[in-house]
Amino acid sequence: MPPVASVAVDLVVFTLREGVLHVLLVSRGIPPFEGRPALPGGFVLPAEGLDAAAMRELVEETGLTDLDAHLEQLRTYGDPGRDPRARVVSVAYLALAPGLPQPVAGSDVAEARWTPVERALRDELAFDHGQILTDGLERARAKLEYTSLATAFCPTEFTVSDLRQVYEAVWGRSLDPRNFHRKVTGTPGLLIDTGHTRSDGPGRPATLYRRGPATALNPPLTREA
Amino acid sequence: MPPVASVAVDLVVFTLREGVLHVLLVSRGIPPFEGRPALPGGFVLPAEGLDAAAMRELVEETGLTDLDAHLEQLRTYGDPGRDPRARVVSVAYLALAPGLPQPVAGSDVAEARWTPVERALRDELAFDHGQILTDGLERARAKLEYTSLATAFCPTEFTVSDLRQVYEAVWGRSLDPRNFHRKVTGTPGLLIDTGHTRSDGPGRPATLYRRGPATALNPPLTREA
DNA sequence: ATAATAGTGTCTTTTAGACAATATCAC
DNA sequence: GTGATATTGTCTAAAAGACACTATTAT
Repeated sequence: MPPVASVAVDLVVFTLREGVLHVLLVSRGIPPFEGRPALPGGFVLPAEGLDAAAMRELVEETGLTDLDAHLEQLRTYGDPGRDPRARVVSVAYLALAPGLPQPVAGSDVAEARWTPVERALRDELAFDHGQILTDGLERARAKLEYTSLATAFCPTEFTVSDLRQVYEAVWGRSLDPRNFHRKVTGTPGLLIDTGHTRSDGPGRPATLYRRGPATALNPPLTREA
Repeated sequence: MPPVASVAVDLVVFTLREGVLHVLLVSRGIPPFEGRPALPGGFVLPAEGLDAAAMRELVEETGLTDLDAHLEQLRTYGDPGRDPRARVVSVAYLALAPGLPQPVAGSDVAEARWTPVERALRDELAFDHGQILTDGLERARAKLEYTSLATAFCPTEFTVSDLRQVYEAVWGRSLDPRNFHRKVTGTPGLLIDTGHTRSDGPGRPATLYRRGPATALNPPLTREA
């Protein structure tokens, strides 16, 4: 008989709030790690696929649907002893969502809250969730370089400036607005001009774009230079 | 009580044999999918970590140790019904190894064999192993672009030409030997000159290199252009 | 000598990055 | 107008890709 384990999904959900990268954390109500912040997650149901379980947890915790958010598998964590109660193998997912007005609107998990990533990294998270968060952040940072993933942080219509602020928040550095504009508008299929503009305070109104079909950035944007 | 599942590891082991990319396959001796080719793998033991289980399977199937081969987690597959017998969640690993003279030297799994990837992709593999192989191949192809991963296919000492043939086999296209040489020898920390040379047939002897500490290729090599 | 492979140098094109200049708004 | 943001254009440096040329071997 093959050995068995419980299988869980844990979610690293990132969003931007006022230009700062936030991650969704819950507070554990029961031991172990009672009262400590943790990533949202839960067990996979017997007849449920992994992606479906992650999507279900995302909806339960944030109210977002798969139409709004990007969701991808991150990595699986299964060290014996990562959960002191039993052998639990956790499949971690990375989710990116546009800024949400309420922390968690009308959910039964009332203690879910958006936390600045900077602070979450310093906190002692439950289980190995600190490692999972670190891995998720690195994945997000890396994929901004060569994919259109940054648009997942934006609502349906957004400006080039919005998109640039995503990069600046996730990478923690500033980018030249002029070169960035030239780069993203020059990538075929990345942005679709809606014809509308948006005016925020002073300054020339910005063109509003929608996500285009392109998923790859080639050549990539680079973070270190 | 949380639901339970069996947890397995499956391995996508790539190597180069006479300039052709091969993957390690075994033949299933029992139903389901009896007689069909499958990726090597097995169940994770109760007190064993996922990486440790993958390493153990790699040693059992190939005789390679972690000193010889590169091993990294690929992705986890857990659709209900992927194994008709029971709920099995499989954590797939990608392994890259230098060319091995014997298919599997002195293993108890005598039916393991190297198969050209081109053919393995056409064969009907057991379970969802066709998808796992496709994902592993794409991961390997992608990581050659921006990491030093190609050196994992090479023995301790190798020439620039050896390294270029890795790229050509994995990407399925030819690269300009002169530009490739300039690129890899110009990347600091990628290659360490051993001082020796190697002469294969006619032509100027090639300098032998060892892997250097650099793991990133920046800027990357590109496959499509 | 000839063929073959290794390695260097040169040229053109593309792109990044710095930054000047222009456009269009709020005030 | 003044200040702010958006967008376009210009210049320079770095790198890719094409490819001539030199170096060193087997035969």
